[in-house]
Amino acid sequence: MTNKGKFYITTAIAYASRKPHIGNTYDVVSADVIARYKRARGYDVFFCTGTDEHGQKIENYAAEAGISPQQYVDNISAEIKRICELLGSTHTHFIRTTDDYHVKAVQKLFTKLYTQGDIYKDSYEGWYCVPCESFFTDTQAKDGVCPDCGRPLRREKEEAYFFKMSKYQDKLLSFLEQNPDFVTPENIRREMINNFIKPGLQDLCVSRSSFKWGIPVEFDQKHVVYVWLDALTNYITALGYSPDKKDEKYEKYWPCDVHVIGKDIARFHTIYWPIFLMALGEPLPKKVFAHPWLLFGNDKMSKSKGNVMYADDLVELFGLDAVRYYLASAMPLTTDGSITYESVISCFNTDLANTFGNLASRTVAMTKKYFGGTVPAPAEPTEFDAELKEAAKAAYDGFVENIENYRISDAVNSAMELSRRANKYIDLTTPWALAKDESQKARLGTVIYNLLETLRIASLLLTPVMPGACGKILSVIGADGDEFESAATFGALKDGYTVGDLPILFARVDEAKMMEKINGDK
RNA sequence: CGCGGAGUAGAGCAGCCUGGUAGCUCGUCGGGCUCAUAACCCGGAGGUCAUGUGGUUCAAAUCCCAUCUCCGCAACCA
Repeated sequence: MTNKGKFYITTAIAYASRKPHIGNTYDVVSADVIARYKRARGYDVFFCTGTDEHGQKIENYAAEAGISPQQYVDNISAEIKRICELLGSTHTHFIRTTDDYHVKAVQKLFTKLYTQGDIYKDSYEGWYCVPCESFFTDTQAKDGVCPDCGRPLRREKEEAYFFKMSKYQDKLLSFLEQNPDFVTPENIRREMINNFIKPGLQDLCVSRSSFKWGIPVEFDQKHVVYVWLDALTNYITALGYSPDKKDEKYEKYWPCDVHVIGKDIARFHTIYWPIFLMALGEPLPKKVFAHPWLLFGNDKMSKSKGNVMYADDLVELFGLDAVRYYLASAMPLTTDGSITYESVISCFNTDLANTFGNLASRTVAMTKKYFGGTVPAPAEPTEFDAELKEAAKAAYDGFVENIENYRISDAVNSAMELSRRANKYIDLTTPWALAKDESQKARLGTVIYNLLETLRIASLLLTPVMPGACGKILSVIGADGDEFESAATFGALKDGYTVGDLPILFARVDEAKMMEKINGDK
C-alpha cells in the first residue's frame, strides 16, 4: 500500500465533569470512522481525543463528592476513556489537560503571549452566584437569578487577564473569507462572521483568580488559565508542541487536517483557535467539521428529562457494530439527528439484519450448497452482471466522494445501496433455478462469484464503520488482506478459495420484546 | 430586534447551489420467489414540495420578495 502522507484528526476533548451520554460520543465515533477510512487508504493517521479537566465546575463537583479535583477527574477521565474504547475508537493519543506536558506547554505559551503583548491584565465583571462561586453572562442571568441554584446573583468584579482578540480580527475575517471550506457546514461560517466578527470581537478573558483548579499562570500564581487557552491548545500540545521547542511529531502532523467538534463549540474553534495560532505564529488547521447534535426524539438529552441514552446500554443491547452503524447513518449534515430505541431497532432490522447480514448469509450459503464452499471462477457475463458491476462502481465512488466531504451518512448509504442491489440481483438471476440445470453450471458460477465479489466490496467500504462484522465477512470469503482500494475493481476476489462458516452477524430483533427488556431495565 | 437553519406522501429524510415529468428508507395494500436471518424481489395507493391563486421565466420544490411556524446562536457554561 502506498503511503499517501499524514492525516491528523481530532475530536473535541470531553469535559470531565460527568459521564457522557451517547450524543456526546458522536464526535469520537464519527472521527474514528474517518480515521479508519484514511488509514485504509494508506495515510499515516494521528487521531487524538481526550478530556478537558479544569475549571470551576469540576472543582465544585469534587468538593461535593468530598474528593480532590485531581481524584475526581482521574475517575471521570478513566470512564470517558473506557467509553471511547468501548465504542471501538482507534485514537492514537488520549490527552488529559492535567497531563504534565500539557500543563507546562500551556504555561509557557501563556507567558509568551503575555510577553509579546497579546495578553493584558484588567478586570472581569459579571453576575456572580456566591454559593455556586460562579460567574454568569447577561443572557444566562436574565432573570437576575443563578441558572444553577436559582438564588439571586450580584454584580462582581475580579482581576483577570485578557486576550486581545480585536488585534487579529481583520486577519481572521480575511482568512475566513478566503477559505470558504475552512468550516463545514458552511452556514456556521456565515453565522460566525455576521454575529461575532463583523460587530467587533470582544477581548477574551483567559485567566481567573476566583477558583484554583486550573493551570497556574507562571508569572502570577494567584491566577489560573481559564478555559479556552487551556482546552484548545491540546491539539498542539498532544503533538509535543511548546513555544520553546517543537517536537518532531508536531513538525510532522501539524497543521491538523480536521477538527471534529459539535456545533455548539464552533465559535471557539473558528474564531478563538485560529487567532491563538496566529498569535503563536503557527499554521492554522485545514478544516473544522462541526456536526449537529443527536437528539432523543426531538428533545435534547438531559438527565432531568430522563431521556439519556448511554453507550454502554446500546452496545450491550445491539452490539458495537450496530451502534456505530446507527450513529454513522442517522446523522444528517446540517440538521440535528435523532435517536430512539425504536429507531435503532428499525435501523438494525432493516439495514443490518435484512439487507446486509442476510445478503452475506444467503451468498455464503449458496456458495456452500452449490459449489461445496469453493469460490467459483466467473464465466461469460450477461446484462444483469454489467448492471451489478456498475452499481459496485457507483457505490465505491459514492462512498469515497461522500466521506471525503464528511457526509458520513451519505457514504454509508452508498454502501448499503449496493447491498440492496445485490439482493435484487439474486432475484433476477435465480441461482436456485440455475442449480437445477447441469448445463447452467458455468452461469451459476458466475452469479455466485459476482455475489461474493459484491459482498467483498460492500464489506470493504463498511469496514471503517463496522470493523467487526465486515472483518468477519472478509475473512470468511478469503479477502481479509484486501486493501480498501481494491473495492474499486470488480473482480479482485480470487476464486478457488473455500469459504468458512459465517455466523449470523445481526440477528433480527423482536421490537416488542426488546422494548420490554429496555423498559424493564430502567 | 439581530444572525443562522428548517418547513417535501402516515414517519424519517434527499433533491434546491448548476430551474425542465417529485425521489429514497420505513409503514401500508396487492403480487412473486424460496438461496437466505418469516428474510428477499416486483407492483399499487398516498404529496397543489409551509403560505401568498406574489415576482422572474417558455418552465420553479429549485431563483427573488413578503408572511407564518419550529429550532439553534446571541460572546466567556464546557
